[in-house]
Amino acid sequence: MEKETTIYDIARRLKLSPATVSRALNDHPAINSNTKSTIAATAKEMGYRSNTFASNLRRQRTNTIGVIVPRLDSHFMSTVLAGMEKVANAASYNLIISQSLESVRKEIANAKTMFNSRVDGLLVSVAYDTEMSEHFDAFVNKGIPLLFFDRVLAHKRSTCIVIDNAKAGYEATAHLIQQGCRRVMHVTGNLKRNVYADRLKGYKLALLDFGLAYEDELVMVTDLSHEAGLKAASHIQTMKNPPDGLFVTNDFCAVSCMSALKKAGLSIPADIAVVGFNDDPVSSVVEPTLTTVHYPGEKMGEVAAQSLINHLNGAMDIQTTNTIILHSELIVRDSSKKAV
Amino acid sequence: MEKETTIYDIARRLKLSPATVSRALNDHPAINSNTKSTIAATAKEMGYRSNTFASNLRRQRTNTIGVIVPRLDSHFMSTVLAGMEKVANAASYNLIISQSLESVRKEIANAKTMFNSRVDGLLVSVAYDTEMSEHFDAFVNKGIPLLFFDRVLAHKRSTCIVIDNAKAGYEATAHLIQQGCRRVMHVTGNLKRNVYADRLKGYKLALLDFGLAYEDELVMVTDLSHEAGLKAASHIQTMKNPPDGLFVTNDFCAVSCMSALKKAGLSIPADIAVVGFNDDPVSSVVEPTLTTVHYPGEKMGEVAAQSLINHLNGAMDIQTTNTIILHSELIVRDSSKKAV
DNA sequence: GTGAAAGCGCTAACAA
DNA sequence: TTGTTAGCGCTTTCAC
Repeated sequence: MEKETTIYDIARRLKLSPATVSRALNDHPAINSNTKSTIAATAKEMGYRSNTFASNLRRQRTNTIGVIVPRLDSHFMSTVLAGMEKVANAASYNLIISQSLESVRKEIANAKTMFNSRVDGLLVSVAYDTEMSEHFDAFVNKGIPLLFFDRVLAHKRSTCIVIDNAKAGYEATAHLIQQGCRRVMHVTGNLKRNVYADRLKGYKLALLDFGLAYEDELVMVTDLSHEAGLKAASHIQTMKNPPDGLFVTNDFCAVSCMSALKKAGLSIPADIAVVGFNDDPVSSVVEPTLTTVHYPGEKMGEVAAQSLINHLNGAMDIQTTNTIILHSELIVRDSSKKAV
Repeated sequence: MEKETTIYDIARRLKLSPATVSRALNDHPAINSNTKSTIAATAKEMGYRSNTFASNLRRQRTNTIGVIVPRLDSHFMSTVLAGMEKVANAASYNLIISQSLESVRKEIANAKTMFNSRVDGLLVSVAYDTEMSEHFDAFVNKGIPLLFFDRVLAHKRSTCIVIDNAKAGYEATAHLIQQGCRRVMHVTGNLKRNVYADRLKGYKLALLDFGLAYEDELVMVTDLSHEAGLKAASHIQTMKNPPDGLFVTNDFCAVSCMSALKKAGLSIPADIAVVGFNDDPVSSVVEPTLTTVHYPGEKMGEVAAQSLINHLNGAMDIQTTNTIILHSELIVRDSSKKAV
């Protein structure tokens, strides 16, 4: 690797000071525009590239945002990341992305790396089994803004970006009831996660509002995997008093459950109406098409990144905002259209 | 933001020199192990964190890998990234990820950012319309390893990680013919991209081998979007001599085409057998389930990242390897099972 | 086994 | 409008 050109090289060549070169390169208003263009030209000619590390070291700022997510390979998460990347890139921030693979242990390691990488801010959606949040204390203590999105930590004072999961859960359940369902089953995930706990709340509330009894038997806590969907389906078939409505808090799980039920001879929605969650592309492709809750992933990514950047630029105080709730929406498709 | 602890603070507290502290923290063999543990303890107590920028500046290395992809929000790409992240993280490399959103212009900007961020190496899958590669010359000139994956640039001397797209295209087409199809239509993407060009080659070769004539009318170049699928479907219905086999080089596009055809009253696979590409989750969920080519995304990500890292660590010379071909596989499902 | 000192490349306060 | 200067925090050569 040959020697890098520095602003000193340019300065020497042009008989200017390094400071002037630095200013010109950063488009400082006080620099003569002729000087600027000469410098720009020479820089280009000499193959100069700015050294971010020197600059970061000097400015005590990294222009880097850390992102920790449970998994990279879900449709929802990739839309979120796409949104973040768009905003970050436009504001000339870099994104360092890592996945916890749903394990706290890895989440802790990732947080540490982010901390040492001196990210200017951190965007987090926590793992399936994260309970405490000490691994984020270092950020809070140093005044590094921390923003949770989607799967947020309840006892943290930091800003959260979420949808109204309780409302979404309510709407999904109410919709099923309005379609004529009298026994609505709910398949959900780890109730320590706000997203699942809140949806369950909404589910319960809807039952209550419509005068249906809540039964423990009708709530299944699973890991929302493909297998969980199959298990739910076979469980349903063993029930003496099976449900006529099913609200699964994840489209993929709903789909695998649905196909297992269909294979078992049940007709959807006639025998059992189904609602999923997330509006994953599969939901509009399965048969019957799956009623689901549209989750504004890209928007969430954009808002999260933008809020953090605004905070970093002093344009907004994130700490006072505390919670941003995005709009979600029930998308009614064929899997739940019982009534006409 | 309060003052950061530096090795000077630790040195002062312990009445040692910064050099010793630095060495101890980096586990230098020449340092007394007692000194080491004292230093480690004090560092922890004082909330020390190493300053990567100072270190990078000094060592002229960043431990960062840049990744440029067309889009983040496809299933395929997110599995690739997941694979890369896993490997990079294990080797304590950071990933800086950016998306070109299928535009060369943004790809060029991203490459520039990566270059200025001094990534140790770059992993790239090019945009839909990228034609030249000058924006990567800077990397080549500086000896920064550059590795293309999936959508690679033909005229570049750099290493490529791909699947055998021609073979995959051949197999997909041959399979349709073996199922009894006599007129196989092919819906593909921009033929400047190796992936689509190669699959087309395979398609042509299969026709040849099975004694079928190639017809321009049977090849549609599209952007492989949802709309493209619909357009293909309606085009098929206007043909005097419609195809009885359809090979679409993208699952999503195939699925939307398939449902449009179904809606138009065609039966699949009886009237027209369909094969997709990528093995996206939708393909096993649609009805009929979609025959497709399994694309080893995660594996590709792992191999790409690992090759680059090995090269950076001197464990392997990437430049001599040149092309790594991963295994892909035709997954036969219901959409193409004509014969019994 | 430890220390002194120089410098990586940049920016910004201050000066001119 | 431009220059001088002093670090940012770390690593590493050379010395002891």
